[in-house]
Amino acid sequence: MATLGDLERTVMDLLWTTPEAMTANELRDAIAEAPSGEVGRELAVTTVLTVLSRLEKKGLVTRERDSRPHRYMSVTSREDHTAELMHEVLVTAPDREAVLARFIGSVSDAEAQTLRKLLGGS
Amino acid sequence: MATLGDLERTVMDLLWTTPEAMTANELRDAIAEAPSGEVGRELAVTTVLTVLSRLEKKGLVTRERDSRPHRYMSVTSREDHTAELMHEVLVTAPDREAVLARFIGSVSDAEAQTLRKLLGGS
DNA sequence: AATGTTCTTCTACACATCGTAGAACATGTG
DNA sequence: CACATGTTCTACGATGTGTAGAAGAACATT
Repeated sequence: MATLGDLERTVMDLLWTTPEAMTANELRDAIAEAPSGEVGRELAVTTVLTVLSRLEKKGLVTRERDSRPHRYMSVTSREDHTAELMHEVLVTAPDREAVLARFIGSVSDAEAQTLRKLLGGS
Repeated sequence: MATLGDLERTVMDLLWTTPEAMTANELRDAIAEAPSGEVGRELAVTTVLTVLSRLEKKGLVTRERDSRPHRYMSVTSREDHTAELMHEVLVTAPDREAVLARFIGSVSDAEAQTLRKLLGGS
């Protein structure tokens, strides 16, 4: 199960919210001005590169290797990734119906409404 | 996020599938004859106790401290725990609606059916 | 081609978690 | 009290993560 550390998470968040692929330097700068992590963290570029390599090994990130400063991008959208994780969690339990029942109970009314709409037809 | 190791998982599985609270020795024996873990693992009782302590610290397990061989039991059902995990994952994404859309795309027809039933009314 | 600049990979270390268990301590029984 | 049985403390190796310097590769400029 691909569980992310804090910094890995931060990097993924940036890659997910930024439309274009980013270089390690751009990422370092973005982390420095991070509105998310309260404290502006001044990381070395190599740190960011190490994290990116690890994320690449986990299959969450790819890079354009030809363009000189390599440009990194996420392989899947945050939504796809999150949904996939949810599914991975779901299938760890033998009685999925029961799990879903509890799960439904935990979502907000708005979300329940969304689900109804999505499941609508058939 | 409470992510479990392999042995921790095995122990939780046993606690979840056994109706009564169990002692460390009972757990050790159950693990030895584990039909799940293919290989019969002969663990020391202290190993099991350590794992139980850690699970207790994580809030997944309690024990009756008065009865002499302490009896351990899970705090929540596997279904509750799994549903809670799913919810924790869900809320990591800003656009939950989009996540849910992907998610229901990934569940089986039977599960979708269940969800419809559960959401039915209102 | 030689040199400097920029980027990437290798190597490394500290810290946390987990599997594993012995040593030491506690408790109840004969 | 001595013994058996159970629990806590301490510990060590393996792996994952945050962190970054050192070394190597590639490009631009003279």
